[in-house]
Amino acid sequence: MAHMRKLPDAEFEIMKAIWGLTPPITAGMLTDTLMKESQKVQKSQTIHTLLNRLVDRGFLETKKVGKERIFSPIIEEKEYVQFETQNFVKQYHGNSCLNLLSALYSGEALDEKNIEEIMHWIDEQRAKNE
Amino acid sequence: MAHMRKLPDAEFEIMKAIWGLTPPITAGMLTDTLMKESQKVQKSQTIHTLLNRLVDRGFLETKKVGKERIFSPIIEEKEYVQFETQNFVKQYHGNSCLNLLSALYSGEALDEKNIEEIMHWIDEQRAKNE
DNA sequence: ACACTTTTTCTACAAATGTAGAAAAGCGTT
DNA sequence: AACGCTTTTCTACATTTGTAGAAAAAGTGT
Repeated sequence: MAHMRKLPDAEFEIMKAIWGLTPPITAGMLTDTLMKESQKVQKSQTIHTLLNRLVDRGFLETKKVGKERIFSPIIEEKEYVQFETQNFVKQYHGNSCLNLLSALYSGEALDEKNIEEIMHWIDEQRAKNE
Repeated sequence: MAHMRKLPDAEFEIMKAIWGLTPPITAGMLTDTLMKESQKVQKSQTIHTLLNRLVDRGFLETKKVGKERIFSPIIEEKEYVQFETQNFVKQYHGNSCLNLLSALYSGEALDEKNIEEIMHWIDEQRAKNE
């Protein structure tokens, strides 16, 4: 992917739904999923428009099978979310992890469970660093 | 602030510059700062448009002093960045801090310095917790 | 072959965003 | 008062985004 660009929210919603489904994925499946998951009821034409834009943008591949279209992701969730996250932390926190964390939990303390999780993660990081 | 909305990137750039300057802040100062800091050379009219939009949006206050306008932030950096960060982590990481961290450093390990920072922060959190 | 249904494609349009030309207004000089 | 310079205001416009009507295309049952 030469130039990945931030997805507009509506397109990102579609991608999230796609990443959550198992192929082969049709527009119909997406319509159903989106109707349920996110209330924002959308007209099926809207979803098609978004899907087409995602194809143009290089996020999806599509091929026609009979009456229907099958979509599959070219960009994987992990890849995209990582891209956006790194972007975000650079833009909003000058790449400082500490900065990020304190904005996230400013004021309120984390509960023990969360702390455990993070500690565990840090141990793993440490391990890599041996 | 009833309904804070995400700022478009161009407006956020302006806000960042404003937050970094000491009042009283004029459009001229901003133009200079932006010319230097972020290369993206902008025409002064562009900056004015953005400033006006920020006033409309309730992020800035302005009053005229002689020929010039003085701007001052209504929303503070900390407040806004916190808002956006919490938003982001919800939208992209289902509110999971762990998820966030692993996207951020996926693959590469953190260096010791970073780990120290985080550990220290966690200790603080722990302290708050009882 | 025809009517009916589902799915897709084409077209449109308002709102938001990024950018800036042109015109006006406010001062300092002469 | 007239001129020039700086800063502001007004106006405009191309793109991008969100949303969807209307029309076309492709199956299905009869």
